[in-house]
Amino acid sequence: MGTLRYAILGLLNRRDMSGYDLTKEFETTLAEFWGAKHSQIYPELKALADEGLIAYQIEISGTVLEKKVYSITVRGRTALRTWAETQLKMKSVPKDEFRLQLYFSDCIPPRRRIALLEPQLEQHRALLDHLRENLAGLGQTPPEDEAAFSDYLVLLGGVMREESCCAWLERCIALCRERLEKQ
Amino acid sequence: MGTLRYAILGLLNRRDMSGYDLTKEFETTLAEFWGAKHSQIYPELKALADEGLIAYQIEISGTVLEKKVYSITVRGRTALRTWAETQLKMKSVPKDEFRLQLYFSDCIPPRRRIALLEPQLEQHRALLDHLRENLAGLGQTPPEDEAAFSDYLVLLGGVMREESCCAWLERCIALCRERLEKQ
DNA sequence: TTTAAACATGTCGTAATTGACATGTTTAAA
DNA sequence: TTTAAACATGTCAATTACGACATGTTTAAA
Repeated sequence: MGTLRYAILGLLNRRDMSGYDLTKEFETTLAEFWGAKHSQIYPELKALADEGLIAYQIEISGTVLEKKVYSITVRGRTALRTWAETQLKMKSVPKDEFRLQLYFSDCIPPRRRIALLEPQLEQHRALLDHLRENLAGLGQTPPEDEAAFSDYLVLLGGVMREESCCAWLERCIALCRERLEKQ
Repeated sequence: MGTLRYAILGLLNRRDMSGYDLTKEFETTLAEFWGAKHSQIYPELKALADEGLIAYQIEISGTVLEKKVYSITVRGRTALRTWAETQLKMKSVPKDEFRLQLYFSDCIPPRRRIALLEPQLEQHRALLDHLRENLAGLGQTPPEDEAAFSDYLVLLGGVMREESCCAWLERCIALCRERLEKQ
């Protein structure tokens, strides 16, 4: 689908940024639902610039270090809006290696299943805490501002997803323990 | 990571299957958390056989149609168990194009945001119904059998995830409507 | 002043995955 | 008997993505 380009266009639609800045955004703000390494971002920026969807100016940091500051063009904005209004099919495969592992965990001793579940729960709890902090940072009511409101909705989704995931893992652990005690 | 091979080994550990059967499994049972097309499965089967982790026998359907029925070998079982006991890092990026779209939905009119949310909710509700049926099919209490118990845990996770997702989408729609009315 | 972390931009080989191409058989219904 | 759906196995080109390689500057702390 070429989703990466729209992620970049979306970010540049909010503010001008360098490839380095974009990389940071993918590592922090977007990390929750999209990811890209700089090795993927730089070539995509080049392609986008070649197609005229973005443009850049060179800025000098210090005395010599060149920094390319990208901005979205009018054509870029049109492309972004077109994508943003497209009905997306729910991706049927949100690949989840842990669920796959749990699915086949019948081939390991029951105790080890618990040993797999517990660190997963810890990881998801840590993520949940982090997302809750971010959400709290946005205020207690949905923001008025359009961009902040979008952020709020997505963050809310992250919190709810992780709450549900933690609840599931806790339930799994409880069920596994009951089962162990019964036998 | 080469996860596909373990998905195949896991399936063959339950029963002998042809490439075609495996493809069907990926489309049905595993569809919830993993996916693979036949164009990926057939080459992987060849590699797995070359490495001695699986073996196959040729069966004839009808008069001429050759069918390769694969079975897991002792070495395959060892490889599967090793993977099945490995602590997995939570994949930090469960890529979700819809959340990305919603995140950047500040560039479209508020009404269209609702128009994006509603079909998503429909799709997730349909999936939830489907998963609930599957879960009901497994009985009302966690199964005794090891394999069925694993299936149960994963299915439970699918139902909880989709419940949470639907609740989120409903909340988003409600918040968007409130916002529209206020302005 | 040195030195480590952050800033900054790129390329390259490889692996994973998809969709299209390619071909043919068997089964069950019309 | 025809015909459509399901059975059955493969290849190939293109895309997406990652980790490693490669290089150098700037900033702030020790």
